[in-house]
Amino acid sequence: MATLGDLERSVMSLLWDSAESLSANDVRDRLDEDLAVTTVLTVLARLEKKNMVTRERSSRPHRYAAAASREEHTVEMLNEVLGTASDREAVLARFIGGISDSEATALRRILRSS
Amino acid sequence: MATLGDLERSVMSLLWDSAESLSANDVRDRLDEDLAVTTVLTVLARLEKKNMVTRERSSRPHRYAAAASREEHTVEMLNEVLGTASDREAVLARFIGGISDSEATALRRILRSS
DNA sequence: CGCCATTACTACAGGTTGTAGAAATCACGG
DNA sequence: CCGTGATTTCTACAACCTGTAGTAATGGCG
Repeated sequence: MATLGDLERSVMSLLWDSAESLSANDVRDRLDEDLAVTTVLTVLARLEKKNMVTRERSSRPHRYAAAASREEHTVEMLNEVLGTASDREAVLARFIGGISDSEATALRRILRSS
Repeated sequence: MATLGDLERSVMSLLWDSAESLSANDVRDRLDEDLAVTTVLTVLARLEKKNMVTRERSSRPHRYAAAASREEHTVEMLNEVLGTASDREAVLARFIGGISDSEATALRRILRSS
């Protein structure tokens, strides 16, 4: 999976948090930093190439949206990190050992129903 | 956490799989690609700077070892990905939903005893 | 058809990674 | 104590990635 830069991550964050697709100008307006629209367009084009965002080319100001939800993306990342590790179970054990009580409780419930 | 390149990852893999610490020449000999020792030394120095490996400067061929086990490192990565996500539980739920039966069984056991 | 908004193309600086030569350093055998 | 081979450090560079944006092209509305 492609690794994102800071600005790319910020843009993804906006897209993830937005209910609707956004134009380049929308994105620029919502960013903290005051950037040129062309900068935002470049970043969006790169994210599109990385299959992180989809673009509506039909409407005139093209509209961009995250290809996957933030949650889906995070899960993909987790699976990528875990990958085909030979010791998946050992890793999971340690990982689970470090989560909070409430999360552990939630996991127990999930595992019970599956 | 620092992101690794392909060669860096290969070197880490060797160090993780090796019981003892390795010299630069050891590493070079175990790599598939036929590289100059200086290349390996450069990579090892970079990994050291990234706190991924430790170096014994006392012995003459310096000896290098992974700073953390592969398992520890993977767990760190998982935690980094999960990070401070606002929806940690939702992500965990989905993630857990995708693991194998045997892994789920192992997790149930782990969660019961914790 | 002309103009303004939008998009595409091009550019560049700074950082990272793979790669390695040249120079410095170290230690052993004579 | 010194040379010589092994080892390490320094320096370099190309290729790529990311942030940043200007300039050129394009599209559609009035």
